[in-house]
Amino acid sequence: MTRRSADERREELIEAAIRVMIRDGVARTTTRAIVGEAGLPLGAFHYCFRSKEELLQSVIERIMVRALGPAVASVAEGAPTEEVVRTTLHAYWDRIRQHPDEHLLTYELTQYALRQPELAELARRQYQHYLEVSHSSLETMAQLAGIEWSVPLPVLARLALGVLDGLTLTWLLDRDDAQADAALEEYANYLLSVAKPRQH
Amino acid sequence: MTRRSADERREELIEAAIRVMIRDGVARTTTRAIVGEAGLPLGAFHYCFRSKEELLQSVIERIMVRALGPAVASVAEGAPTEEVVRTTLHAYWDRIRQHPDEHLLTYELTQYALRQPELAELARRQYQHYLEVSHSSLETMAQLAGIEWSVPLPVLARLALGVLDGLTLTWLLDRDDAQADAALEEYANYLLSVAKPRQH
DNA sequence: GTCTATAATGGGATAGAC
DNA sequence: GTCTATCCCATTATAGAC
Repeated sequence: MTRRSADERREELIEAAIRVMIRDGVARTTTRAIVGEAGLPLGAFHYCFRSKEELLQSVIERIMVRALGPAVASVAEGAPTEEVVRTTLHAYWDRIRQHPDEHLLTYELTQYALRQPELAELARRQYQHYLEVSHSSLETMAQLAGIEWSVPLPVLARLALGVLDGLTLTWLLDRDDAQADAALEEYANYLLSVAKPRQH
Repeated sequence: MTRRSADERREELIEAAIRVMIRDGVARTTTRAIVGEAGLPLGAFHYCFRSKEELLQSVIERIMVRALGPAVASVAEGAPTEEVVRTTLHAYWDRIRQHPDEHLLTYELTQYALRQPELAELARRQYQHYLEVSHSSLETMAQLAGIEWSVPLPVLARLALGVLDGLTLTWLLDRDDAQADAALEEYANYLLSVAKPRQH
């Protein structure tokens, strides 16, 4: 029996849509392509989703959450600041390197969402969320290394998000591993330069 | 006489297409919308351009070149490093703030170009060009301030492009001027920290 | 060269049999 | 609930009158 519940079908269609988007781009992700990828008849689409837009909303929510996940690496408390910073940055970068197409899709979906009045707010909230993750990631680093940042956290968090986002975008275009590593290393040096011993 | 040459019509259609893309997004920029914006009949399109794709190529080339322009501000040679750095960064940032929608379109078009096999290479070359501009901008700053950078220029250039690109993208989403300025200011501090007196 | 009318395609959505 | 067949629309592109 290959009978699936409506919820399972929704799930299948969301994942199929993501695969098609990664492979062919958002513009070419038609309802026909999605159901084809999922091995379902075209009619199945519209008793799982009211419209294509409703599916896209689900896709955007899922892919944007997935783009972050556990961003902080496991480092022992009390480790040297240098190790904490480098390990955290490399953990982020490994995720990018392992799923480049998925991250490219993240940018594409952000652009797409901004153009849909009903989805624009979702895109903005997502970047707000990214800022919060950046913020808490820096806090975790400070705690693990037993330091504090000499730059206000909101400013440092925004700069961090910008650096990582920008380096990611450039790397997605030229895939220059050596240069990306070198730039990330230099950013690590900067972070170390604004780490100060904690005040008691 | 409102007679125009074919070249002038091409020009009008390119500019009309850019206006529509800024207003409605790339996906909604149909040939009908473009000729409508230009005040031309639909038929005019296809004796100015072989296809929609050909127009898009022209649009991408133009908008990407326009996104840069004179990136370096006019600063007197021998000015203090701090002034050179801050003036240059503010010149860049003013451009963003004055034409936010155009810059958002730049990101959208980069994504679009990457999905078109014939345009993907154009997108990559453009980021290569951005890296070169970043490189030469840093060189100009060093010369004006009479310093040299203690970080290898290719690394510094990639980091600079990343920072500016990333901060731009975040600001385009949340339009938080104060936070963007603060982050840019902190990046200026970083640049000053890697500026060293020139060796003779 | 210029424009109108129309072709040809592919899309989202739905009707209705099972 | 499930799927087939179909509708209806918007799109790019072209044919052909002027």
